Amino acid sequence: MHTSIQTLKEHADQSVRIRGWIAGQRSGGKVAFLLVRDGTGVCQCVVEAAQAEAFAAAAPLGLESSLELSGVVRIDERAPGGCEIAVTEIAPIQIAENYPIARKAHGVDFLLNHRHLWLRTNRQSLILRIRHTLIRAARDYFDQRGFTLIDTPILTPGAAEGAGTLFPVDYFGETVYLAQTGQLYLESACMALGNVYCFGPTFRAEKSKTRRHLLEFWMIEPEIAFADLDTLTSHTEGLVCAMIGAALRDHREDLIALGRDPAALERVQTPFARMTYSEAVDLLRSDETHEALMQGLEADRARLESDAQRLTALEAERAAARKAWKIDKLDAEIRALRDAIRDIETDLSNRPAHIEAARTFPWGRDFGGDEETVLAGRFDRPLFITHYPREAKAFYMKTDPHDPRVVLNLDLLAPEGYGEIVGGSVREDQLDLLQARMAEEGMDPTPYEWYLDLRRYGSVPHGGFGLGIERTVAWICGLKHVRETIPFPRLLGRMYP
RNA sequence: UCCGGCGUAGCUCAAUGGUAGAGCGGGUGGCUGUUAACCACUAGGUUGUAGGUUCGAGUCCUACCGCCGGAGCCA
Repeated sequence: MHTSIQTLKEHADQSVRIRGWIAGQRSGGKVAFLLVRDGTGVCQCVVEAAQAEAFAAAAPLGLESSLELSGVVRIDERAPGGCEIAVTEIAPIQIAENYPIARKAHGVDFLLNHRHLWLRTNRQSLILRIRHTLIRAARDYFDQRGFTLIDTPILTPGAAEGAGTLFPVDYFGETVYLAQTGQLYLESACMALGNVYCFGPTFRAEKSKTRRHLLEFWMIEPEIAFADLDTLTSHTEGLVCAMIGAALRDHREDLIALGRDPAALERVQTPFARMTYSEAVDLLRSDETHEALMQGLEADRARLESDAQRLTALEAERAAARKAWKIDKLDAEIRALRDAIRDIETDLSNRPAHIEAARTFPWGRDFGGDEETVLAGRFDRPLFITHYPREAKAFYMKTDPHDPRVVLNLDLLAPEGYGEIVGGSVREDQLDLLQARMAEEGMDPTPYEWYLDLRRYGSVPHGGFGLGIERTVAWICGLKHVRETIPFPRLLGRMYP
């Protein structure tokens, strides 16, 4: 019978047996401290020299050695977490030597090359647990509302709908592609089963290297029968709020440990901000946005100033420091701060061009990252932008009957610069209009006959959207980069491990 | 594909064009309560690769390779 570290406090003064991995160790001449991690938590285990066998067994245990140990739980405020195990017996399972990841700062390249071990750190396991909770919350949201899970194919035929670049795969001499969405198949299922959703990996072959990009990411996509745009926005709001609610309910302490202020998430309430593309363009060009951007410029200058002061303070602390490792640590902080300052400086030097670009943004162009950041920055909750120009969007989106220049679509921009986390639309449900749109895009209808059948036999208004899991996890956890939100990120030029 | 930054010990980083170093980690010894323990000793290098300039290159120049950030594109 083994006790999980999470529940140790319930066993005060009792004898327990745990198993796990060494997460840290220190030893004195007559006492050794082992930090043991078992996946549920970390516990300090104290081995005294009086326990001769255990003391000898503890000596060769390097970082990440696996072991079982027995001992008595005791409450002691000197222990991290307020409770520890006084060890009576140690049974090593495997003794690890020269574990590569030390208890110190590492570079991104090194960590990604050791992703299989990096997962063992507290921070990475926290993020993956939150990811799990968010995925469960998303699935619960749809399951509880009568949606049926439909698994759509990953291998798909033919060149797709113009949007995005696909990964080609050799299919016995024929070229097929990894799916970039389950949507078209999901629409078929929607006409059969009513409300459905799919959840799976999706692949984009864009040669893009930014903090919001993965070549392989996970997307949850509902398809809703008889839906109009308002149905889609209200389900998007419901879904996002359900995910945030689960994070706040189950992971409040974890979010704080990650440096995420829960208050920023608590502000996310329905209704979200909402405007049309045209209104967004007007807002982008407006004097008030200009004012806000100029104020942002001032705020960033002030931030630069305070960072510079903090840098001076750190440098003074460094000059006074004695311990070599402390100097090292301060050096690292100083470097990080200098990087941050340089980021702000380049950002500031680019800002006038962005401000000017916002003023003169032409109607019809799709928003880039800069515009999204400017627009989303005007709100402290997510922002819907609807009714994009037809030319900027995919063929299957329904043209607005009241304004043929635009389509009935929605994008949801997360606050704080995390970008687009949801994209969706009402689908074109009329056969002739859909065929006209495909012709407009120069598409060959032959491979899409099955899709057109959906409009021939009992077509109904419907629509759906896709929510990108990794960007949502990054936003909710307050992470700088999506690479930490998935166990093994697939990035441009990185396929190991 | 384009723009910018960076490649020095296992890791994180120093080193006016002039003898390649520190901390962490590893090894050895010491210490009864450590919180990234501490103290002493010790091993560890073709400075990304190939050219060039120079009496002399980790440092300057050129090309290539790799990584990071950004743009385009996207969830």
